[in-house]
Amino acid sequence: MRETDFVSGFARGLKVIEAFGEAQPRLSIAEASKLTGLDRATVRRSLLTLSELGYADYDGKFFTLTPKILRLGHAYLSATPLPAIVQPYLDQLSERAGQSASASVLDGTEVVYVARASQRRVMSINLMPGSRLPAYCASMGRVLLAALPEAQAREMLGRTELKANTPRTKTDPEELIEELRRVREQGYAVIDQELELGLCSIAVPLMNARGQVVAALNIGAPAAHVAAPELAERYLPMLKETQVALRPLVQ
Amino acid sequence: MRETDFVSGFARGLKVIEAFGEAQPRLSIAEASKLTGLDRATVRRSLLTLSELGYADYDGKFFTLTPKILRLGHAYLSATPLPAIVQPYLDQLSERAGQSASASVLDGTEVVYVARASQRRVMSINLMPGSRLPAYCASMGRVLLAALPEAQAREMLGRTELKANTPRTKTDPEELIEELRRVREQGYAVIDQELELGLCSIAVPLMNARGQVVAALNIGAPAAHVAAPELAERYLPMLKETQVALRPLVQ
DNA sequence: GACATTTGTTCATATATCGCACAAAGTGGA
DNA sequence: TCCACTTTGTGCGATATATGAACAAATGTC
Repeated sequence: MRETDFVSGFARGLKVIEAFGEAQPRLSIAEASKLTGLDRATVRRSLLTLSELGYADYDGKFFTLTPKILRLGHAYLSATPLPAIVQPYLDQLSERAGQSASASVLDGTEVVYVARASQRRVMSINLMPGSRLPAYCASMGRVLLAALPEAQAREMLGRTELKANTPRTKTDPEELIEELRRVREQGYAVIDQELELGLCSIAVPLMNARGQVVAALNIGAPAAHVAAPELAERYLPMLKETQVALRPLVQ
Repeated sequence: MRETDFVSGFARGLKVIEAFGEAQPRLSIAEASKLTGLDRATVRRSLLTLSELGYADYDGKFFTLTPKILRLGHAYLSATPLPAIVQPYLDQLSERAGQSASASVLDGTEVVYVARASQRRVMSINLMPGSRLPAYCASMGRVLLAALPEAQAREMLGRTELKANTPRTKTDPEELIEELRRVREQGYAVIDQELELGLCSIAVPLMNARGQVVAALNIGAPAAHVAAPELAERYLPMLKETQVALRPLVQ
């Protein structure tokens, strides 16, 4: 791509949108400038543009995003066939298992939920399409990382802050690489309370007809209800069935 | 705002993202140009920028959005306190009612779901945060339109394509305005299979301490399970309770 | 296979944006 | 109240981008 085929004003604006987040629901011009590393004048123009277009509100001091911004993500969710294709299968899985079932894809070092059928909320965090979890300690993340060439998986882990969310979280890169090998071999990943105490899950890769891994499917359950070692026994057969059924339907 | 405080390259890029959608999951440069009304050269630059930043994939002919684009909507969902505040109340509502409960806000002529606790899927469409429905034929839409000054509500209806999704859909603007008056007076809205046959719902406005309507709450149920006239009797008390409990917590 | 049409790319140039420097307006503490 | 500090607004030259036309490539049609 040539230098002149890049619209830096657009790129800067997207960076400004991403500056908003849990810790930053309202941003002043100076704050947004600090977070993005962009010039104040530039950030100001981007924010005023967002405000003018109705993507943000401005009270003269702080900017906040409006729900109109959801149109951007909605463009993806409704444009991508994957969520619509897997949804009925997730509903069925969730129904049969009596637990939540989800599908996700990898975006950098994070897992992004693209579809979900929830039975009841068992996690303190509320997952929905667009939600993100660190890949290294999520069952779908393990499956998706295992599908990458090892060098690339290693590079992803290198870019991740491997923090121990619970006493059971695996944070040693070598141990994780070893775990990814095991996941690749056995074709599924089990997480035992590595993300949150009391929560276990099992995931399988979702492959297309050419054998490429395009997403991951999982079932999550409260540890009190199903102990981690039982997960495979109870849910792996139905996950495998779904995996096979979806194989000719994706991509 | 001055002319030069508007970054048109950014605005054009956002328009390009929104061009993607259910009917347009993959766009060529020419198609995107037609949909947006922008020059082919401009659209090409925007798309190449998205691709360069990882928000889109390019196979040399078609562009598709990547899940990275969900970061933009996620910036809103995690930045806005409303979804996090109402979620536990929706969970509780859903549990008590044995039905799905949702919260939404108005964006133009559409209702945008910002949080949801689903019991089981009763609609053919799958609703999730970011999902949109036309306001005129949804219970939360009625409640939110009723909260606007009548002139503004009339203007919204004027901008909406009032189509009859089912034989029961109200499509006459005057009849709708009349219905909005009734909703305003009684403090809730009931929809009887106007959006989809077999689906009923009841909604109440969610107000902040100053009495401003900031969102709507609803409970949806299969018509086979709960007839529309019973909705108010069965669910209005718990919706009102939730409305009162949330009032001091929002905004 | 030749023609017409659509699509993608390049280019020159008119136009708009960027980032800097400075001015103005708030903020908070002594 | 004043001063120091932070934040926001603005004018301007340098730089980057949009435009529309021209060309090239691909596609569809007869």
